[in-house]
Amino acid sequence: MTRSSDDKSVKDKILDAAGDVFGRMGYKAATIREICRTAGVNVAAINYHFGGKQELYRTVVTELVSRTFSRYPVDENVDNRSTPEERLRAFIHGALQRLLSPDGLSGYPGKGQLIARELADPSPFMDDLVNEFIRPTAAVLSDILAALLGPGATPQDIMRCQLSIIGQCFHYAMARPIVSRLTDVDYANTSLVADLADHITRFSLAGIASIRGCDGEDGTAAASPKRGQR
Amino acid sequence: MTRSSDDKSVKDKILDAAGDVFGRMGYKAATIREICRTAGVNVAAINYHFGGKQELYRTVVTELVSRTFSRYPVDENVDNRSTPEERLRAFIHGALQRLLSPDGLSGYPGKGQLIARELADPSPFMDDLVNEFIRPTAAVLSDILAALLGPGATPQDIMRCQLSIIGQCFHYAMARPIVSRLTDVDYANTSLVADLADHITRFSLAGIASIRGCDGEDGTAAASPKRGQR
DNA sequence: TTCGGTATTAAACATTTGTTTGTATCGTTT
DNA sequence: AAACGATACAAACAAATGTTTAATACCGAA
Repeated sequence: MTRSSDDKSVKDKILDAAGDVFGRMGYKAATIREICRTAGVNVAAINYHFGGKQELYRTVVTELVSRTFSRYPVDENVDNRSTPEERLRAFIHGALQRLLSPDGLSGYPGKGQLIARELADPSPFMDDLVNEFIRPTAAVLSDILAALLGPGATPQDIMRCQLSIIGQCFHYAMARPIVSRLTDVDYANTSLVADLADHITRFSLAGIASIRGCDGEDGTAAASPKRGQR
Repeated sequence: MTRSSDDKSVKDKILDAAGDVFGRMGYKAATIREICRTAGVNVAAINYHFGGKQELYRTVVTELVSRTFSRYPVDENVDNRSTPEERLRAFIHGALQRLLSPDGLSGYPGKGQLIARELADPSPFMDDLVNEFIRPTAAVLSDILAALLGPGATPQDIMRCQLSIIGQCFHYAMARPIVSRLTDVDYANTSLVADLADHITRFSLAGIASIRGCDGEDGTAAASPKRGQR
């Protein structure tokens, strides 16, 4: 809205501007003067309200992740009677929403890069966020995959399928600048998330079935977890 | 052949140290004083030999990418009579070698992060590297996928499968710090690349077959596990 | 040796950066 | 109205950073 500089508290104005500037420039290259100029506040305001640049950055990232996960919870649209296939689709859809939605981790222009940078080069406090948000999320996917892969699957099979799926989802968010140069993915398309969720789900379900079938498919019906041709 | 820092030219010592420091800290946070201290040379040496911090960085990244692609060429182990399946496997194996091998983009500790950072937040000169190295590589994969998906595939199908495959490969390199916290992937394992190439190839071939087997229009249909693999 | 260009160095320079300081302003309470 | 605490601001500060400078060391060629 146009009167954003009047009806918001200084703290919120700083947080908005910081999300934008940190996202576009990265932690080190972003200067508090640029943030304050964007927010229309005095340079001293950051130290007054947040205690310093570092704390401001931590607040921005933490709030962004926290808000995104509360807006798109991991267990949304999933109940216990859902099939593993349905649960996988819901998981992938949720992950893409968190990563790509304008009110998710890719909110402002550049905010997607903020998270991409954190994944490639985590700040010290990322350990907390990993434990609070990412680890439980990974556990959910792990459960779904255990169901899909069946009892013969090794932990390594589960882990690799996990990374195959997460990798597909993250790729759109993390390598966005490069992807944009190579293909004509329209990140602004509102149905992108749903379309991608469909594609990744279909692609991955077949991939999972292939991994599952790779142990005992070649002749012997016994589901002994013997290593396939690795 | 002493390993001492005397038998290398100052220029090479700077390049080595810069790859290390840039990789660990990122462009902005890395200081030329730190690089020069690591290399054991004077601070003015960088400006004398390279013209400035920016040019040094460009040289480091360009040489790293260039050397990696010449060590692991995209068309290695591929001849025209190979099946698309074999060519896909060779492509994936090559991509993983470039991304994960110690003499590839993940050479020094932190050099993987250097490339990960460039993908998330490219420097201006990345356009040149994209055109010279990444675009041709993507074209090769695109050809393979066109063959695997058959004549009925839309460009969008090809693009999405492309991103699904590249995403799996990149994920190990880009999100390495986070992956390491979540799972026990042993990045030092020498057979990691071959094992991963097997997994991703199997996973993706099934995924491609599934996309091929489904009707042309993707639509917004929910996860109907089109079992048409084959 | 002397010469001439290259390479290396210590010191200095001009900015930029995060942070601090002292003061002014506003709203509420006494 | 006076007092007070919270907030906002301009200015100043100290540390750092990339770059430049001027002097010196090196080394093969005449």
